Amino acid sequence: MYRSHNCGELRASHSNTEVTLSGWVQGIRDKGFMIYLDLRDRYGITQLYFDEERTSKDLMEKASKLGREYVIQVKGTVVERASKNPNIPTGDIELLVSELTILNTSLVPPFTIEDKTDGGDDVRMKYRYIDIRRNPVKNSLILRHKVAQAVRNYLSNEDFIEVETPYLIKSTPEGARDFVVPSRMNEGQFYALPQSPQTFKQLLMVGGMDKYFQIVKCFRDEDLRADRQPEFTQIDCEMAFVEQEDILNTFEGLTRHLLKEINGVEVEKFPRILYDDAMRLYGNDKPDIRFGMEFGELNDVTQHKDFGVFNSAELVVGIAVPGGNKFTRKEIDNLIKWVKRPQVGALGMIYSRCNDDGSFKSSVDKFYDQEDLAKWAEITGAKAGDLVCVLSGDKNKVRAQLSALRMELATQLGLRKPNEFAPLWVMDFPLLEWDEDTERYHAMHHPFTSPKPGQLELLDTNPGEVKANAYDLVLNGNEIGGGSIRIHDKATQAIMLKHLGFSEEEARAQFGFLMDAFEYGAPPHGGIAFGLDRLVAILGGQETIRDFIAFPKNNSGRDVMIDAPASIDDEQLKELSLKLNLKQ
RNA sequence: GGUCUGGUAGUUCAGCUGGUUAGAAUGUCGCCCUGUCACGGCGAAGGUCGCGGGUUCGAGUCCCGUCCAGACCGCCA
Repeated sequence: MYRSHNCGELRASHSNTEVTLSGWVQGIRDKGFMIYLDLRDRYGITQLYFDEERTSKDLMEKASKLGREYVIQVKGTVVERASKNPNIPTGDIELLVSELTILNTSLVPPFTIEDKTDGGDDVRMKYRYIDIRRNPVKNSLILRHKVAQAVRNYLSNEDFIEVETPYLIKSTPEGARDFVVPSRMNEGQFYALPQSPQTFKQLLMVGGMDKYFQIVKCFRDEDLRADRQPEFTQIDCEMAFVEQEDILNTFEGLTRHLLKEINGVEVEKFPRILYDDAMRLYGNDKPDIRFGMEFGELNDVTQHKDFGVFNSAELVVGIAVPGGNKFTRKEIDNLIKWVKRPQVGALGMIYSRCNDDGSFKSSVDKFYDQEDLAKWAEITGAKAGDLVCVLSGDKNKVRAQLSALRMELATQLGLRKPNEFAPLWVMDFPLLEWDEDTERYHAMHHPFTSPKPGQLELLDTNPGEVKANAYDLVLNGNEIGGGSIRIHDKATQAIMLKHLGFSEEEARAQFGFLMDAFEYGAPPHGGIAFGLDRLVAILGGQETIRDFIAFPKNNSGRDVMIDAPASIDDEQLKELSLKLNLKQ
């Protein structure tokens, strides 16, 4: 028996009992006559105590030679401390050690195992197994477990069945790049790893599985971000015999349950906003609504004067920055510099200060009088003490730019509070999106999304205007879930694929199995998928998902711990009938 | 594919307009310390300044290239 108790559970009530503990040496305070040692495991820290009066000379010697992160087992007596530590749960007691076994030694770790470690991301990733011993990472993984557990409980109680779907599937042309796996037994052919179990869950609906969910790995070979990994986990869900409203209600229920269970937060009915309105008011299809700062469109009150920049713009749009009038000239210049960065791409920024006495001072006073500026303030909702920031240009671009500025300002002003939760449904996404590169439309959500009733005809005349039965769940400015009502009849699916540029043969080759299934009694169905990594991170008050994944990849998709990806040897290539054709 | 920021001791960082022997904190090691818990005190060791080239009497510092890391844009149905 390695332990009778863990390192987080002993209390004063255990005094004078003999116990055995095992764990890692967190730190040693060697005072010469006595030695204090913090023993750590997943559950906490217990102080071990050795002193010259009661501890044998050999044992003192042995204890003083221990190093950080040694794995040890100790036997001893629980005693109440002479000086207690109110900061830790086990602070009332310590263990007077009588036996010490070194289970394993350790090199000096490259960074400290503390909540605020001195280690940078690089080292921490390389020694992830050490990093996991730290509270923030450990607790993030525990939080993830709790969320997954709560999801399984909630959905199981709602009669959902968790079904596994295959990882070795077929590559499809739509969507993200696939990770591809060569098949040894089928020379020259490849599996692809699923970007999501989309078609399989639809086939489960045809199979009568009615309510399905799965917590499942998905794979996309695209460039990474702080909130994007090449392999990530979805809570994938699908229901048959449902309309959009049924799905929204079911998964609003799930999300509300999680917020309550995990964060103790009660949320009102989730607001809903149309995609077009989200773009107009926030310039963004995943608006953070924890703070106001809604867009005010200013064309009508800016294009009547001689200011050419505004007059030639498709859209002039501004936001009110709360308390922004306190910004110095230099701070505003920095904002202007910020929006001109290539990543944002604005050509400039016009501003108007809203003074406390009700007057305005703008960077374009030459062109606009107080009356004009008062209208800007009114339309953007600016009050005395605020700052109105105005961008202009091409509608889509300027919205994206102002949205970036809005988020940056909110971050700077501390308006994005991690313990505040503002969920939001964004509805009625466009069905199709124009792709500049390939010069054709592609599905904004995916090719199986159904158009709004009665809009099928619009596909021929004005495809960009067709709206879909598609919805996203947004939490604090992050898309945490998205789904749609699917097409469930062969004819409509064929029309969709035709508009996406598939010939009949291509459609047959790629999606024949689905079209076939639709001919054998496919029920109306729809669903949603949540990004578990992102969801957990946000519930944990973070926007970087890496700490919520036990073994994440870095920015370039590398696992720096195991050093993957890596070359394989010629023998393996030969077996797979593969030949490399490397650049340069 | 692009933009920006960074790479100096085990670790986190400082190092100005180029100028003696590249510093601090922390960690490590040694000695001391009878109630510590971020223990304390004294001392010591620890550096190809990412790599390659260039400018210069002289480069951690300036220039060019390159590699690596992070954030973002493109991309991510």
